[in-house]
Amino acid sequence: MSLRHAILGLLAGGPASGYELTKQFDLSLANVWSARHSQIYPELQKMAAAGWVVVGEEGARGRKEYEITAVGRAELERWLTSPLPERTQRNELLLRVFFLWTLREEDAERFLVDAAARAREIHARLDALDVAIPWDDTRSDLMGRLVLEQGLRVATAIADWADWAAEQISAGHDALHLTDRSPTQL
Amino acid sequence: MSLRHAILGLLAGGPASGYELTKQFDLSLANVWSARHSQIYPELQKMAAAGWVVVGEEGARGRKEYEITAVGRAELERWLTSPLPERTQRNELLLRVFFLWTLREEDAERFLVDAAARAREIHARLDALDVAIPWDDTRSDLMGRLVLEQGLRVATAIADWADWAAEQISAGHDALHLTDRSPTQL
DNA sequence: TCTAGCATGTAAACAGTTACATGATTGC
DNA sequence: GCAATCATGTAACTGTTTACATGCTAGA
Repeated sequence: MSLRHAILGLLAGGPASGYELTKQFDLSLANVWSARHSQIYPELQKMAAAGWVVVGEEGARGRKEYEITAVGRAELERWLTSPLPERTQRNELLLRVFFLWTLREEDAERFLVDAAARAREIHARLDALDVAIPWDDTRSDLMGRLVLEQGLRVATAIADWADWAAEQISAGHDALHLTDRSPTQL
Repeated sequence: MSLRHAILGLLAGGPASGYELTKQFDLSLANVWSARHSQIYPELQKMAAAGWVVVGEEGARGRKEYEITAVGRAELERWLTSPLPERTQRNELLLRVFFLWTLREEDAERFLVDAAARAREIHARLDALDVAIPWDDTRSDLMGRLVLEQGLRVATAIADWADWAAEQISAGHDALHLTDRSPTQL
Protein backbone atom coordinates (compact mmCIF):
# COMPACT_ATOMS: atom_id res chain seq x y z
CA MET A 1 0.00 0.00 0.00
CA SER A 2 1.26 3.43 -0.94
CA LEU A 3 -1.03 5.71 1.04
CA ARG A 4 0.98 5.37 4.20
CA HIS A 5 4.17 6.07 2.28
CA ALA A 6 2.66 9.09 0.60
CA ILE A 7 1.79 10.42 4.06
CA LEU A 8 5.29 9.61 5.27
CA GLY A 9 6.73 11.52 2.32
CA LEU A 10 4.59 14.55 3.04
CA LEU A 11 5.53 14.49 6.72
CA ALA A 12 9.21 14.26 5.76
CA GLY A 13 8.71 17.84 4.57
CA GLY A 14 7.57 18.94 8.02
CA PRO A 15 4.87 18.16 10.59
CA ALA A 16 1.25 18.48 9.56
CA SER A 17 -2.27 17.69 10.74
CA GLY A 18 -4.61 15.27 9.03
CA TYR A 19 -6.51 18.23 7.72
CA GLU A 20 -3.41 19.74 6.13
CA LEU A 21 -2.38 16.41 4.66
CA THR A 22 -5.83 16.10 3.09
CA LYS A 23 -5.34 19.46 1.41
CA GLN A 24 -1.94 18.41 0.15
CA PHE A 25 -3.48 15.34 -1.47
CA ASP A 26 -6.01 17.62 -3.16
CA LEU A 27 -3.40 20.11 -4.34
CA SER A 28 0.23 18.98 -4.60
CA LEU A 29 -0.48 15.30 -5.12
CA ALA A 30 -3.74 15.64 -7.06
CA ASN A 31 -2.22 14.37 -10.31
CA VAL A 32 -0.41 11.46 -8.73
CA TRP A 33 -2.34 10.01 -5.81
CA SER A 34 -5.65 10.77 -4.16
CA ALA A 35 -6.97 10.20 -0.66
CA ARG A 36 -9.95 11.43 1.34
CA HIS A 37 -9.83 12.57 4.93
CA SER A 38 -11.85 9.50 5.86
CA GLN A 39 -8.92 7.37 4.78
CA ILE A 40 -6.19 9.67 6.10
CA TYR A 41 -7.30 10.02 9.73
CA PRO A 42 -7.51 6.29 10.48
CA GLU A 43 -4.25 5.73 8.58
CA LEU A 44 -2.43 8.29 10.74
CA GLN A 45 -3.68 6.43 13.81
CA LYS A 46 -2.30 3.15 12.48
CA MET A 47 0.99 4.80 11.56
CA ALA A 48 1.26 6.23 15.09
CA ALA A 49 0.59 2.76 16.49
CA ALA A 50 3.40 1.43 14.27
CA GLY A 51 5.75 4.14 15.53
CA TRP A 52 6.22 5.78 12.11
CA VAL A 53 4.77 9.07 13.33
CA VAL A 54 4.01 10.73 16.66
CA VAL A 55 1.51 13.37 17.69
CA GLY A 56 3.42 16.53 18.56
CA GLU A 57 1.62 19.78 19.27
CA GLU A 58 -2.12 19.63 19.83
CA GLY A 59 -3.74 22.89 18.78
CA ALA A 60 -7.14 24.54 18.75
CA ARG A 61 -10.27 22.73 17.55
CA GLY A 62 -8.76 19.35 18.40
CA ARG A 63 -5.97 19.82 15.88
CA LYS A 64 -3.25 17.16 16.13
CA GLU A 65 0.04 17.73 14.45
CA TYR A 66 1.86 14.59 13.34
CA GLU A 67 5.63 14.34 13.05
CA ILE A 68 7.64 11.68 11.27
CA THR A 69 9.92 9.59 13.54
CA ALA A 70 13.33 8.08 12.80
CA VAL A 71 11.54 4.76 12.24
CA GLY A 72 9.23 6.49 9.78
CA ARG A 73 12.14 8.02 7.89
CA ALA A 74 13.82 4.64 7.65
CA GLU A 75 10.60 3.13 6.30
CA LEU A 76 10.27 5.93 3.76
CA GLU A 77 13.80 5.27 2.53
CA ARG A 78 13.21 1.53 2.41
CA TRP A 79 10.09 2.09 0.31
CA LEU A 80 11.79 4.53 -2.07
CA THR A 81 14.70 2.18 -2.72
CA SER A 82 12.67 -1.03 -2.99
CA PRO A 83 11.69 -2.31 -6.45
CA LEU A 84 8.48 -0.91 -7.90
CA PRO A 85 5.74 -3.57 -7.80
CA GLU A 86 4.84 -4.56 -11.35
CA ARG A 87 1.13 -4.97 -10.99
CA THR A 88 -1.09 -4.27 -14.00
CA GLN A 89 -2.19 -0.68 -13.82
CA ARG A 90 -5.83 -0.57 -14.79
CA ASN A 91 -6.55 1.69 -17.72
CA GLU A 92 -10.22 2.29 -18.40
CA LEU A 93 -9.55 4.26 -21.58
CA LEU A 94 -7.70 1.34 -23.17
CA LEU A 95 -10.22 -1.14 -21.82
CA ARG A 96 -12.91 0.69 -23.72
CA VAL A 97 -10.81 0.94 -26.87
CA PHE A 98 -10.46 -2.82 -26.74
CA PHE A 99 -14.24 -3.17 -27.09
CA LEU A 100 -14.79 -0.37 -29.58
CA TRP A 101 -15.34 -2.93 -32.33
CA THR A 102 -18.82 -3.48 -30.88
CA LEU A 103 -19.80 0.11 -31.77
CA ARG A 104 -20.65 1.55 -35.16
CA GLU A 105 -17.57 2.94 -36.87
CA GLU A 106 -18.63 6.56 -36.44
CA ASP A 107 -19.14 6.09 -32.68
CA ALA A 108 -15.79 4.39 -32.32
CA GLU A 109 -14.15 7.25 -34.17
CA ARG A 110 -15.92 9.84 -32.02
CA PHE A 111 -14.67 8.04 -28.94
CA LEU A 112 -11.07 8.47 -30.09
CA VAL A 113 -11.53 12.08 -31.16
CA ASP A 114 -12.93 12.79 -27.69
CA ALA A 115 -10.01 10.96 -26.12
CA ALA A 116 -7.59 13.20 -28.03
CA ALA A 117 -9.44 16.29 -26.83
CA ARG A 118 -9.38 15.01 -23.26
CA ALA A 119 -5.63 14.42 -23.40
CA ARG A 120 -5.08 17.93 -24.71
CA GLU A 121 -7.21 19.37 -21.90
CA ILE A 122 -5.07 17.57 -19.38
CA HIS A 123 -1.96 18.90 -21.08
CA ALA A 124 -3.31 22.44 -20.96
CA ARG A 125 -4.21 22.08 -17.28
CA LEU A 126 -0.71 20.86 -16.44
CA ASP A 127 0.85 23.65 -18.49
CA ALA A 128 -1.19 26.21 -16.57
CA LEU A 129 -0.10 24.63 -13.29
CA ASP A 130 3.53 24.82 -14.33
CA VAL A 131 3.22 28.53 -15.03
CA ALA A 132 1.24 29.22 -11.86
CA ILE A 133 3.65 27.54 -9.46
CA PRO A 134 6.48 29.74 -8.15
CA TRP A 135 9.14 27.06 -8.53
CA ASP A 136 12.33 27.59 -6.61
CA ASP A 137 15.64 25.75 -6.90
CA THR A 138 15.18 23.38 -3.96
CA ARG A 139 15.50 19.65 -4.55
CA SER A 140 11.84 19.13 -3.67
CA ASP A 141 10.74 21.61 -6.32
CA LEU A 142 13.03 19.95 -8.85
CA MET A 143 11.18 16.68 -8.19
CA GLY A 144 7.84 18.45 -8.59
CA ARG A 145 8.97 19.71 -11.98
CA LEU A 146 10.07 16.22 -13.01
CA VAL A 147 6.64 14.84 -12.11
CA LEU A 148 4.88 17.58 -14.02
CA GLU A 149 7.10 17.07 -17.04
CA GLN A 150 6.15 13.39 -17.19
CA GLY A 151 2.51 14.39 -17.09
CA LEU A 152 3.02 16.71 -20.04
CA ARG A 153 4.95 14.17 -22.08
CA VAL A 154 2.50 11.36 -21.50
CA ALA A 155 -0.48 13.61 -22.26
CA THR A 156 1.14 14.59 -25.54
CA ALA A 157 1.87 10.97 -26.42
CA ILE A 158 -1.75 10.00 -25.73
CA ALA A 159 -3.18 12.91 -27.70
CA ASP A 160 -1.02 12.05 -30.71
CA TRP A 161 -1.90 8.38 -30.40
CA ALA A 162 -5.63 9.16 -30.25
CA ASP A 163 -5.40 11.30 -33.40
CA TRP A 164 -3.59 8.50 -35.17
CA ALA A 165 -6.03 5.87 -33.86
CA ALA A 166 -9.05 7.85 -35.06
CA GLU A 167 -7.47 7.95 -38.51
CA GLN A 168 -6.86 4.20 -38.46
CA ILE A 169 -10.56 3.67 -37.90
CA SER A 170 -11.74 6.04 -40.58
CA ALA A 171 -9.13 4.60 -42.96
CA GLY A 172 -10.82 1.23 -42.52
CA HIS A 173 -14.31 2.37 -43.40
CA ASP A 174 -13.81 3.70 -46.93
CA ALA A 175 -11.17 1.18 -47.97
CA LEU A 176 -11.72 -2.54 -47.46
CA HIS A 177 -14.76 -4.00 -45.75
CA LEU A 178 -13.68 -5.49 -42.48
CA THR A 179 -15.59 -8.36 -40.97
CA ASP A 180 -17.21 -7.93 -37.62
CA ARG A 181 -14.95 -9.92 -35.35
CA SER A 182 -13.00 -13.00 -34.50
CA PRO A 183 -11.39 -14.15 -31.23
CA THR A 184 -8.34 -12.07 -30.48
CA GLN A 185 -5.43 -12.27 -28.12
CA LEU A 186 -3.51 -9.15 -27.27
CA MET B 1 -16.98 -0.16 -11.82
CA SER B 2 -15.38 -1.48 -14.99
CA LEU B 3 -14.96 -5.17 -14.24
CA ARG B 4 -18.53 -6.03 -15.18
CA HIS B 5 -18.14 -4.05 -18.40
CA ALA B 6 -14.87 -5.75 -19.22
CA ILE B 7 -16.65 -9.09 -18.83
CA LEU B 8 -19.53 -7.83 -20.96
CA GLY B 9 -17.06 -6.81 -23.66
CA LEU B 10 -15.40 -10.21 -23.64
CA LEU B 11 -18.76 -11.98 -23.82
CA ALA B 12 -19.76 -9.75 -26.75
CA GLY B 13 -17.12 -11.72 -28.66
CA GLY B 14 -18.87 -15.00 -27.91
CA PRO B 15 -20.00 -17.08 -24.92
CA ALA B 16 -17.40 -18.17 -22.38
CA SER B 17 -17.07 -19.77 -18.96
CA GLY B 18 -15.68 -18.02 -15.90
CA TYR B 19 -12.54 -20.07 -16.33
CA GLU B 20 -12.07 -18.91 -19.91
CA LEU B 21 -12.76 -15.30 -18.97
CA THR B 22 -10.10 -15.56 -16.26
CA LYS B 23 -7.60 -16.68 -18.88
CA GLN B 24 -8.57 -13.81 -21.15
CA PHE B 25 -7.87 -11.35 -18.32
CA ASP B 26 -4.46 -12.94 -17.90
CA LEU B 27 -3.67 -12.89 -21.61
CA SER B 28 -5.57 -10.48 -23.86
CA LEU B 29 -6.36 -7.93 -21.21
CA ALA B 30 -3.23 -8.32 -19.10
CA ASN B 31 -1.88 -4.90 -20.04
CA VAL B 32 -5.14 -3.07 -19.53
CA TRP B 33 -7.17 -4.60 -16.70
CA SER B 34 -6.68 -7.43 -14.28
CA ALA B 35 -9.09 -9.67 -12.41
CA ARG B 36 -8.82 -12.94 -10.49
CA HIS B 37 -11.21 -15.82 -10.76
CA SER B 38 -12.33 -15.08 -7.20
CA GLN B 39 -13.70 -11.77 -8.44
CA ILE B 40 -14.99 -13.03 -11.77
CA TYR B 41 -17.21 -15.90 -10.58
CA PRO B 42 -19.27 -13.85 -8.12
CA GLU B 43 -19.46 -10.99 -10.64
CA LEU B 44 -20.92 -13.32 -13.27
CA GLN B 45 -23.57 -14.38 -10.75
CA LYS B 46 -24.50 -10.73 -10.11
CA MET B 47 -24.57 -10.01 -13.83
CA ALA B 48 -26.86 -12.98 -14.37
CA ALA B 49 -29.13 -11.68 -11.59
CA ALA B 50 -29.19 -8.31 -13.36
CA GLY B 51 -30.11 -9.97 -16.64
CA TRP B 52 -26.94 -8.89 -18.46
CA VAL B 53 -25.88 -12.48 -19.08
CA VAL B 54 -27.47 -15.92 -18.97
CA VAL B 55 -26.07 -19.39 -18.41
CA GLY B 56 -26.30 -21.31 -21.65
CA GLU B 57 -24.68 -24.70 -22.06
CA GLU B 58 -23.49 -26.48 -18.93
CA GLY B 59 -20.58 -28.77 -19.71
CA ALA B 60 -18.30 -31.27 -18.01
CA ARG B 61 -16.70 -30.57 -14.63
CA GLY B 62 -19.46 -28.14 -13.70
CA ARG B 63 -18.55 -25.80 -16.55
CA LYS B 64 -21.10 -23.02 -17.10
CA GLU B 65 -21.03 -21.06 -20.29
CA TYR B 66 -22.28 -17.49 -20.03
CA GLU B 67 -23.86 -15.61 -22.91
CA ILE B 68 -24.47 -11.89 -23.19
CA THR B 69 -28.15 -10.87 -23.44
CA ALA B 70 -29.74 -7.98 -25.36
CA VAL B 71 -29.87 -6.07 -22.07
CA GLY B 72 -26.18 -6.76 -21.61
CA ARG B 73 -25.36 -5.51 -25.10
CA ALA B 74 -27.33 -2.33 -24.45
CA GLU B 75 -25.44 -1.80 -21.20
CA LEU B 76 -22.11 -2.35 -22.96
CA GLU B 77 -23.00 0.27 -25.54
CA ARG B 78 -24.19 2.69 -22.87
CA TRP B 79 -20.90 2.28 -21.04
CA LEU B 80 -18.77 2.71 -24.16
CA THR B 81 -20.54 5.91 -25.18
CA SER B 82 -20.76 7.47 -21.70
CA PRO B 83 -18.11 10.01 -20.64
CA LEU B 84 -14.93 8.59 -19.14
CA PRO B 85 -14.86 9.27 -15.37
CA GLU B 86 -12.04 11.68 -14.59
CA ARG B 87 -10.81 10.26 -11.35
CA THR B 88 -7.14 10.68 -10.45
CA GLN B 89 -5.30 7.66 -11.65
CA ARG B 90 -2.84 6.63 -8.98
CA ASN B 91 0.73 6.50 -10.18
CA GLU B 92 3.17 4.95 -7.75
CA LEU B 93 6.21 5.75 -9.91
CA LEU B 94 5.44 9.48 -9.87
CA LEU B 95 4.49 9.35 -6.20
CA ARG B 96 7.97 8.08 -5.45
CA VAL B 97 9.61 10.66 -7.71
CA PHE B 98 7.83 13.32 -5.71
CA PHE B 99 9.67 12.22 -2.58
CA LEU B 100 13.03 11.50 -4.17
CA TRP B 101 14.41 14.68 -2.62
CA THR B 102 14.62 12.75 0.67
CA LEU B 103 17.22 10.40 -0.81
CA ARG B 104 20.89 11.03 -1.50
CA GLU B 105 21.41 12.37 -5.00
CA GLU B 106 23.02 9.17 -6.24
CA ASP B 107 20.09 7.07 -5.02
CA ALA B 108 17.58 9.42 -6.62
CA GLU B 109 19.49 9.20 -9.87
CA ARG B 110 19.65 5.42 -9.70
CA PHE B 111 15.91 5.36 -9.18
CA LEU B 112 15.36 7.21 -12.45
CA VAL B 113 17.90 5.17 -14.38
CA ASP B 114 16.07 2.05 -13.19
CA ALA B 115 12.75 3.59 -14.20
CA ALA B 116 14.09 4.18 -17.72
CA ALA B 117 15.26 0.57 -17.92
CA ARG B 118 11.88 -0.64 -16.69
CA ALA B 119 10.04 1.39 -19.32
CA ARG B 120 12.29 -0.04 -22.03
CA GLU B 121 11.62 -3.57 -20.78
CA ILE B 122 7.91 -2.93 -21.05
CA HIS B 123 8.39 -1.57 -24.54
CA ALA B 124 10.36 -4.66 -25.55
CA ARG B 125 7.72 -6.94 -24.09
CA LEU B 126 4.96 -5.18 -26.02
CA ASP B 127 7.02 -5.25 -29.19
CA ALA B 128 7.49 -9.00 -28.81
CA LEU B 129 3.74 -9.41 -28.26
CA ASP B 130 3.01 -7.45 -31.41
CA VAL B 131 5.22 -9.73 -33.46
CA ALA B 132 3.89 -12.88 -31.83
CA ILE B 133 0.21 -12.16 -32.40
CA PRO B 134 -1.20 -13.34 -35.73
CA TRP B 135 -3.21 -10.17 -36.34
CA ASP B 136 -5.96 -10.38 -38.91
CA ASP B 137 -7.95 -7.58 -40.47
CA THR B 138 -11.05 -7.85 -38.27
CA ARG B 139 -12.27 -4.79 -36.41
CA SER B 140 -11.52 -6.44 -33.07
CA ASP B 141 -7.90 -7.03 -34.05
CA LEU B 142 -7.63 -3.46 -35.25
CA MET B 143 -8.66 -2.33 -31.75
CA GLY B 144 -6.10 -4.68 -30.22
CA ARG B 145 -3.41 -3.07 -32.36
CA LEU B 146 -4.53 0.41 -31.31
CA VAL B 147 -4.26 -0.57 -27.64
CA LEU B 148 -0.84 -2.06 -28.15
CA GLU B 149 0.35 1.00 -30.03
CA GLN B 150 -0.60 3.25 -27.13
CA GLY B 151 1.36 1.02 -24.82
CA LEU B 152 4.41 1.36 -27.05
CA ARG B 153 4.13 5.13 -27.36
CA VAL B 154 3.61 5.72 -23.65
CA ALA B 155 6.48 3.38 -22.75
CA THR B 156 8.75 5.33 -25.08
CA ALA B 157 7.63 8.65 -23.63
CA ILE B 158 8.32 7.43 -20.10
CA ALA B 159 11.73 5.99 -20.99
CA ASP B 160 12.78 9.26 -22.61
CA TRP B 161 11.42 11.24 -19.69
CA ALA B 162 13.30 9.09 -17.18
CA ASP B 163 16.58 9.57 -19.09
CA TRP B 164 16.01 13.30 -19.10
CA ALA B 165 15.00 13.34 -15.44
CA ALA B 166 18.11 11.42 -14.39
CA GLU B 167 20.18 14.06 -16.21
CA GLN B 168 18.35 16.88 -14.45
CA ILE B 169 19.35 15.39 -11.13
CA SER B 170 22.98 14.83 -11.99
CA ALA B 171 23.11 18.32 -13.55
CA GLY B 172 22.13 19.70 -10.14
CA HIS B 173 24.89 17.97 -8.20
CA ASP B 174 28.03 19.25 -9.90
CA ALA B 175 26.70 22.73 -10.66
CA LEU B 176 24.99 24.78 -7.94
CA HIS B 177 24.40 23.49 -4.41
CA LEU B 178 20.69 23.05 -3.90
CA THR B 179 19.24 23.37 -0.42
CA ASP B 180 17.54 20.38 1.09
CA ARG B 181 13.92 21.35 0.81
CA SER B 182 11.07 23.83 1.21
CA PRO B 183 7.29 23.44 1.09
CA THR B 184 6.16 22.74 -2.42
CA GLN B 185 2.90 22.78 -4.26
CA LEU B 186 2.55 20.96 -7.51
C1' DT C 1 -2.01 -44.41 -11.43
C1' DC C 2 -0.99 -40.01 -11.11
C1' DT C 3 -0.23 -35.38 -12.65
C1' DA C 4 -1.57 -31.32 -15.00
C1' DG C 5 -4.95 -28.61 -16.03
C1' DC C 6 -10.03 -27.79 -16.09
C1' DA C 7 -13.50 -25.81 -13.34
C1' DT C 8 -16.02 -23.41 -9.61
C1' DG C 9 -16.64 -21.49 -5.62
C1' DT C 10 -16.19 -18.92 -0.56
C1' DA C 11 -13.86 -16.22 3.24
C1' DA C 12 -10.99 -12.94 5.19
C1' DA C 13 -8.45 -9.02 4.77
C1' DC C 14 -7.19 -4.83 2.73
C1' DA C 15 -8.00 -0.48 0.05
C1' DG C 16 -10.87 3.11 -1.27
C1' DT C 17 -15.33 5.97 -1.72
C1' DT C 18 -19.43 8.05 -0.06
C1' DA C 19 -22.21 9.41 3.46
C1' DC C 20 -23.06 10.51 8.10
C1' DA C 21 -21.90 13.20 12.19
C1' DT C 22 -20.11 16.71 15.18
C1' DG C 23 -18.07 20.78 16.97
C1' DA C 24 -14.75 25.06 17.22
C1' DT C 25 -13.03 29.43 15.54
C1' DT C 26 -12.31 33.38 12.59
C1' DG C 27 -13.82 37.18 10.16
C1' DC C 28 -17.55 39.83 8.41
C1' DG D 1 -25.14 36.45 14.63
C1' DC D 2 -23.83 33.87 10.74
C1' DA D 3 -21.13 31.87 7.23
C1' DA D 4 -16.95 29.86 5.91
C1' DT D 5 -13.60 27.01 6.97
C1' DC D 6 -10.93 24.55 10.29
C1' DA D 7 -10.82 20.04 12.27
C1' DT D 8 -11.67 15.15 13.40
C1' DG D 9 -13.81 11.26 13.30
C1' DT D 10 -17.05 6.75 12.12
C1' DA D 11 -20.04 3.61 9.24
C1' DA D 12 -21.52 1.38 5.27
C1' DC D 13 -20.49 -0.06 1.01
C1' DT D 14 -17.76 -1.34 -3.06
C1' DG D 15 -13.78 -3.23 -5.23
C1' DT D 16 -9.59 -6.09 -5.10
C1' DT D 17 -6.27 -9.53 -3.42
C1' DT D 18 -4.87 -13.61 -1.08
C1' DA D 19 -5.88 -17.75 0.79
C1' DC D 20 -8.75 -21.63 1.51
C1' DA D 21 -11.42 -25.40 -0.42
C1' DT D 22 -13.14 -28.89 -3.52
C1' DG D 23 -13.72 -32.01 -7.27
C1' DC D 24 -13.42 -33.76 -12.32
C1' DT D 25 -11.12 -35.40 -16.50
C1' DA D 26 -7.74 -36.26 -20.11
C1' DG D 27 -3.51 -38.00 -21.20
C1' DA D 28 1.08 -39.89 -20.15
